[in-house]
Amino acid sequence: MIVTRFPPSPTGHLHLGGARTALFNWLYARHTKGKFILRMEDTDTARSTPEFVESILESLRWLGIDWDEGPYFQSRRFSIYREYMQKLLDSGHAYYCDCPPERLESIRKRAMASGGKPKYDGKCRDRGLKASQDTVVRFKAPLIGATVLNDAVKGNIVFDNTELDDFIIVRKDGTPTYNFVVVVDDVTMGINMILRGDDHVMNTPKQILIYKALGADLPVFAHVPMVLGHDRSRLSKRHGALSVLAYRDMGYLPEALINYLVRLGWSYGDQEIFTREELIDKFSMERLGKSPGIFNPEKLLAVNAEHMKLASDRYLAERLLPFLSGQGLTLEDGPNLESVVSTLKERSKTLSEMADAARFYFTETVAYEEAAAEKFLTAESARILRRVVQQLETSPDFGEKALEDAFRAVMEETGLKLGKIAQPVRVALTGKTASPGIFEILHVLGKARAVGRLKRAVEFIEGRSS
RNA sequence: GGUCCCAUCGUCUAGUGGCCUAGGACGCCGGCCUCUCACGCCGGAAACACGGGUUCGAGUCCCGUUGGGACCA
Repeated sequence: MIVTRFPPSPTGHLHLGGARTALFNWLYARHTKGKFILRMEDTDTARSTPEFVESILESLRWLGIDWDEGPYFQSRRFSIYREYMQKLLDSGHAYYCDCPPERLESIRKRAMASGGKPKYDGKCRDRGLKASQDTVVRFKAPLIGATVLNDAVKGNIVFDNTELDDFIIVRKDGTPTYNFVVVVDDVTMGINMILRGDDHVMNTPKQILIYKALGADLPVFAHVPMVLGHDRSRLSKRHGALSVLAYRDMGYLPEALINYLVRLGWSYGDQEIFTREELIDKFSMERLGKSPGIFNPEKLLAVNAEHMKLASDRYLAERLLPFLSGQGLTLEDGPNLESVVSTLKERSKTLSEMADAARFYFTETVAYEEAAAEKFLTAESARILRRVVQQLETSPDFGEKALEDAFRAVMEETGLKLGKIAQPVRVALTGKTASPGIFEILHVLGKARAVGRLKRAVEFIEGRSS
């Protein structure tokens, strides 16, 4: 069984790059009916906070990424790391070293001066030192040969072992270092598929060496290219790529964000829009790309608009609620929300845009935009509006068909085209010149509200001209 | 600076030696539809980084250059 993992460090919110990595791992686990494990890499106690842990969990939940195990916390696993450190020590794959910082510094300086790499010279390699206040634990790395990483997306990558040195796995204060901890976690958690950003490629040979020293099976490694900002540097806040939660708050749909993120670095022929189920069904390692992608907010917006159109009225209505109350609107006396949504989903790219466009439905005395009133709420249109009111009041029902009949009657009577009649009605109903179709609005509003608003517009015109 | 990775329209990408006169999507431009705004539809501009090979034939394979990115320092 495939076991994947996502190991964020709770030193910040979950950002888009991290979300994409989580997504790939989750998708692969779900696709193969495997397992997806969540692990908090919180060993940086200075910067890790419970708030960020919660924020990351919330982001994942919102995205619909569920995990089968965890979250595990590295900070609670120190005894395991000690145990594995001892294993390495016992098997001769690691040793204590008491070289003082000054010595290390002079080695580094000398190496830099001669144009070489700053590497530990292995002085304590065979001294058989015991643990003490001043000792670190170093990994005994091979001096010759090469370590090869058979990467599932990048192919074979060969690292010359002479590039490596006897790196520290446990610091003087007893805290284990990153590469060591990761391997111990992945081994003990049974992870056999490591899919992560390619900023980790350079760590991998060290990790492979530790796997081998531990006698553990190597997992499959897959390094996906990073997500870049518009200036082609690694994506960060200054690119306008905020946290996942920020996109939620801007009114994006989780399925849209997922769709966009997955397509950034993965493709399936010419298909652009995928449902969550399709993604699980179609996701595969072979179709991951190997060149970095640039985050494009405009395309995200377009993908979101597509998913808005795809979503059911009911679902959208539910998601829209917080945005409506954010606008301070009360829905109790207003028209049916799902009907409202159905008139708006084709013309809204985000939920917050939709909430904005929905305002007039829930505002009984709409404010007329100045230019709109100027142009369309004229003495002439007052006559038209009165005729429309008469027709509507006698209209047997308020279905869109009946409404069209009512308007046709007014058109025939006045000899005016629909455009002439529709615009004043639109302004009377919404206060604006741009809105859903008037038959739709009339229908959703219902007879009482609609007629009330039309009459009010007539009064408005009369009040102004007198 | 060292090591590693990457390279098709502005962006995401299809392309796995002949199907490529390089396809799709976003964005942009023009048009159609139309009660407004959108949606939708039709059309357009827009790319194989460069140079060498290999091959009957290269976007596709190899080498180099250039450019970009990552990691370490």
